[in-house]
Amino acid sequence: MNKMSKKMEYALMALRVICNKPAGVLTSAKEVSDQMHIPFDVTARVLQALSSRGLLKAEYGVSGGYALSRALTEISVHELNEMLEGHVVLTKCLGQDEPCEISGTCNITAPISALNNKVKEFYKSVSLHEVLHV
Amino acid sequence: MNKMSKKMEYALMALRVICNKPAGVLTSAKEVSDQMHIPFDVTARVLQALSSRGLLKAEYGVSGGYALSRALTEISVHELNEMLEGHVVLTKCLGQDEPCEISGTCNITAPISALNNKVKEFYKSVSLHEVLHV
DNA sequence: TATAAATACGATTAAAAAAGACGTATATAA
DNA sequence: TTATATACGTCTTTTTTAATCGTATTTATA
Repeated sequence: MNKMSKKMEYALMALRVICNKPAGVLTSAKEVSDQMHIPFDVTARVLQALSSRGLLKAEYGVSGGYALSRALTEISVHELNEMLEGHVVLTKCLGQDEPCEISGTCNITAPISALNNKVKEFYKSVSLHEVLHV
Repeated sequence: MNKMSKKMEYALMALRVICNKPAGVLTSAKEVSDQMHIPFDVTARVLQALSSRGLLKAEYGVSGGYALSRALTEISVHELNEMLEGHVVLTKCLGQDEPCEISGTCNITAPISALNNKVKEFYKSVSLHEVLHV
């Protein structure tokens, strides 16, 4: 329970690099991977994902890169997480359409669902601005 | 980020079976694995762990089994998690004594540590009684 | 207009973690 | 004495995560 993915770590690193620059100045994936000593490929994938989800805007070509397109005060940890990992749930069964094999006898369906909501609300309550500006 | 282990699921199932019985009545690992349709071996390991950590008391031999030895109102999700998985942290680096390879250039050391504390406090604030009695 | 440096993304491989299975020892009620 | 429990070390399998490879596209600039 409760472990952050590398993608999430890399995203936070990249966002910190990006948001420490003057507005409008671009940051490339290579810049991030070099400065942070993390793999270029994975860094690039993460930034692409954040770009496709609208958190960053990308510019192609030489001297291209990424910049923020939304305010970090308005993005929650939960939202960032879903940008990188898709629908995030506490257990596998919560993410599936069909009930799991033991759903007939499962005695924690309701508890798990309620806890899942609590956790989600918690992560929704924490903004990236709050996380990155400690 | 944020996925519950099977051990945790099985523990919650077992606790619900156990706490639905009159105080003092024992529940065996086999009973739980049969009723819940979950693997016996893993169930047994989970119950052994909870027993060794003092949440359950075990009785050996025929007609042996487990019973609660602490009130669920006083155990948090965080505590149960640590009983099953050991020290629980958001990132690998937080759990190690030596700093990781990139700690010299890492720009999210403080943010990750602060977020980790928040998450821990959250999970400490949710009791097993609250979870299992929705 | 050719080139170098950037984003974009599908597919594959490698590594790590989680889950499960097996074997054996010990305790105890009947 | 036997059947049914807990206890626990080791191993294998499965699943998930992380990383890599290859190729296409865009664009500033020399």
